[in-house]
Amino acid sequence: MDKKTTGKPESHGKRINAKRLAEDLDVSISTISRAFNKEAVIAPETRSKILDYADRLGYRPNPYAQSLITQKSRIVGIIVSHLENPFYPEALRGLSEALRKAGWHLMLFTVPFGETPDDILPLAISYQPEFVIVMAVTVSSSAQEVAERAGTKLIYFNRRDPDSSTFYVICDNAHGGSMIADHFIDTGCRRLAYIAGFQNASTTLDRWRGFRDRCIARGFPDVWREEGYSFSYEAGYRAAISLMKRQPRPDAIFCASDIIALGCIEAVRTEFALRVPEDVSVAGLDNIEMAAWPSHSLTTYSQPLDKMIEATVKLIEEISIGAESETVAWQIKGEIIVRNSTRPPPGGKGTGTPPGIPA
Amino acid sequence: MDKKTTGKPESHGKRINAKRLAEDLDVSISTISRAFNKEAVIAPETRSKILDYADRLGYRPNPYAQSLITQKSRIVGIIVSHLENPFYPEALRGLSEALRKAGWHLMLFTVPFGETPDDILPLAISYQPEFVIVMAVTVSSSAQEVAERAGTKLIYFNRRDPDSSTFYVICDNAHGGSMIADHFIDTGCRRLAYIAGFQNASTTLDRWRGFRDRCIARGFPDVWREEGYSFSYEAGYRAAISLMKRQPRPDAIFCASDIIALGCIEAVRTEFALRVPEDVSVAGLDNIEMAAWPSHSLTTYSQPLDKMIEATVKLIEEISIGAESETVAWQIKGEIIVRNSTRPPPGGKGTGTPPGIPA
DNA sequence: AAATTTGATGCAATCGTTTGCAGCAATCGT
DNA sequence: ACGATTGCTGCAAACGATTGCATCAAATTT
Repeated sequence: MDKKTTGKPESHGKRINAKRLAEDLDVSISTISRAFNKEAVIAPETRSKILDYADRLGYRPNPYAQSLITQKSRIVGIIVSHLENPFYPEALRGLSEALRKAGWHLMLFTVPFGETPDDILPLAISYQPEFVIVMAVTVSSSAQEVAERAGTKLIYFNRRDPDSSTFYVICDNAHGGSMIADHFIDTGCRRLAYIAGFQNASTTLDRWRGFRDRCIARGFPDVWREEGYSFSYEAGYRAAISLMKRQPRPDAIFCASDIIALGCIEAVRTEFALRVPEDVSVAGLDNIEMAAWPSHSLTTYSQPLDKMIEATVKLIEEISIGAESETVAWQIKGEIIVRNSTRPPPGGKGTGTPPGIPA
Repeated sequence: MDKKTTGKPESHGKRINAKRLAEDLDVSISTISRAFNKEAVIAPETRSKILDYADRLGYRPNPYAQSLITQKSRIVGIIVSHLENPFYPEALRGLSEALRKAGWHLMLFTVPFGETPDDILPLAISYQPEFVIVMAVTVSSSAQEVAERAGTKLIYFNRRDPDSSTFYVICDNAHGGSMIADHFIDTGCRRLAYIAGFQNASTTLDRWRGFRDRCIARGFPDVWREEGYSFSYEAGYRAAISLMKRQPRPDAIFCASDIIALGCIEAVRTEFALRVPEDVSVAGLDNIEMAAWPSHSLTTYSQPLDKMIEATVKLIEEISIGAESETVAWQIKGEIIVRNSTRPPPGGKGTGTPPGIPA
C-alpha cells in the first residue's frame, strides 16, 4: 500500500450559533429561531435580515439541539439485509431521494451475513429515528415491540408480517404469480415449476400462492416447487439444476425473483445446453434493470417501485404529523413485462417487448 | 391500490431518561452518565446496578443530548452517485458494516440524476457529520471548503482529486491498467482498445494511463480509445458498437469498469455475432460479484475492497481521536483475476480461474 | 491518632435550540 | 382621546446528557 502524508488538517474556529447571530444583529435568540421557522410570527424584514446574515456566515440551526428540544429527529432508519439483490439498491436509491425531498434524513443499516434484522434493530433505534423502514425478508414479530418501546415506528417494505399489524408496503405478489401463470399457460407451457426464495418470506409465499392457485384454476394442478432458500443468483442456478434433472423436464419456470431467474437461465444454458425460451420458458418477478439487458431479456412482473416509494413516504408523512392515518398498509399491483425469456404466444405476433439497449 | 385500515397506533408513555434512572436508583444523573462511559471512574457494582436496571427499562442515553454536549456526532455521511453500478452497493455494504463495528452511524445521500455531489453536500453536512465519504466520480474542488466551514472532513472513496489535497482511498488504478495490458499482450492480442468511463473521473484517467503506457512500453503504441461517457452497461454496449465497426477490428478491449465490460461483451455477441474471447478479449476492472457469473466469466482487476474499507475506517478513527494522521491518502494494489472473457495464453494451460457457481 | 491519599459520588454549568408567556409599541374602534 | 386589539420581540424554562470541581468517607501512611 502506498501512503501519502501531509501536515495535520486545519483546525477550526468556533462554530457559529444562534447566540452569535443574535449579538451581531442585536436581536434575541428567540428571534433567530423564529426566522428559521416557517410558521413562526416574525416581521418579514427581520426575517430576511437574519436569513441573509446567516447565509453569509454559513449558519444553520444545530440539528441536535433541535431534535433535543422538539423531540423529533426527522431521521428515518432503513435496515437492508440483501444489497446483493439488485432490487434493493434500486429501492434504496428511490427511497433515499423521495425521503430527502420530503425533508428526511436517512440512516442506513446493513445486516451482516449471519445476523438478522432483529440483531440490528436495537442499534438502528439507538439514534431514535422516528421511523425505521425494514427492507429485509425476515423479521421476527417481536421487533414491533422493541421499536415501540423506543418510540419508533416500523414500516415494512416489500414484506408483510402475517401475524402482526405493522405498517407495510408491498406489491401484489399473488397477482404477479397469477399473471405469470396465465402467460405460461397461454403460450402453451404445460409442465410448470416454481423456484422459491427464502422459505418463510412473505414474498416467496404470496408469489407461490398466486402462481399455483392460478395454475390449478386453469387445470394444471401438478405444479412443481423447488426450494432456492434465498433470493440470489446462486440459488437460482442450483435450484434450476435439480429441477431440470426431473423427468419429464419442466417447460416453464417461474422464479420468485429476477435475480433467481437469471441464475436459473444460466444453469439451463450452461449445465444442460438447452435454450431459453425454446426448451424452457423462464420468468421472474421484480423487473430489475438487468432484466432488460439483451443477454437476459427476462420476462417478469414489475414491482411498482415508484408507487411503493410514494406510498411509503406518504405513510411516513401522515403518521408524522399525527394524522391518525387510516391507511396502514399498501398493496400495489404491478404489471407483467413480456420479453424473450418466455415463449411467444402460439398465434405469435413476435417477441413482445424488445430488449432494452439499442436506442 | 388496496388499502387496509386499523385504529390509530398506540401512543407512548414518557420516554425514560437519566433523571428517571437516577431517582429510581437513588444516585445522581452524573453517576448514570458515568455508568455508560467506559473511561469514567465509578464503582463496578454501581455501574452494573445501573446498567442492569437500564436494560430492564430499555434505557439508552439520548444521542442528541450527547452530540450536543460533546460536539461529536459519531455520524459519517456518505454520498453515492451511482448505485446502479454494482460496485457501489458492494462498497456501501462493506463500509456500512465496518463503520458500524467501529461505532459510527451512517447517513446516506444519493445523488439524483441531473444533480452533482456538490449539490448534495450542503444537505449532507447539515446534520453535522464528523466525516463525509464521497463515493462519486465527480466533485468540484470547492467541496473541500464547504465541508471545512461546517467542520466536516471529506474523504474520497474510489476517487482522488488531482488539485486538492483531501483524504482519499483508492486502488492502484494505473497498476490495474498495466496488468491488463500485460495480460492482453501475453495472450497474443495486438489491436488494443480502451473504453473510457466518465471523461474527467480520476478512475477513467488513471486506468487509461496505466494501460496505454504499458502498451506503449511493450511496443504497441497505437492504442484506441473510445469514450463511454459513463460507467454503465449501456455505455459499454454503445461504445463497443462503434469500436467494433473500425477496420481492422480490435482484438482486445479493456473497459474502464466491469459493468462497462459486461455491456461491451453483450454488444460484441449480439450486434456482431462474434465470440468472446475467440474473436475479441474483453477485460474490466472492479471484480464485482457478477463478473464471476458463468455467463460473463469476466477477466478483471480486482479492487481490494476489504483493504480499502479498512483503510477508510482507520483514517476516520485516527483523525477522529485527533491523532494528527500522517497518512492522508491510501492507494492500494489489487490483483488481476483471469477468467474466460480473455484468450488463454498461447502455450495455454487452459481457461484460468473457473467461473463462480458450481460448488 | 492525626494527616494524607484514594475512590466514589454529587453539584452545577454547559451545549444550542424551541416556545409559552409577558411586554410593549403602534394601530384600531368608538 | 382612551381602552382594546394587533404584531413583534424578548425572557426564561425546558430538552437530556457530559464533565471539571468539590465533597466526603474509607483506606493508607507517618
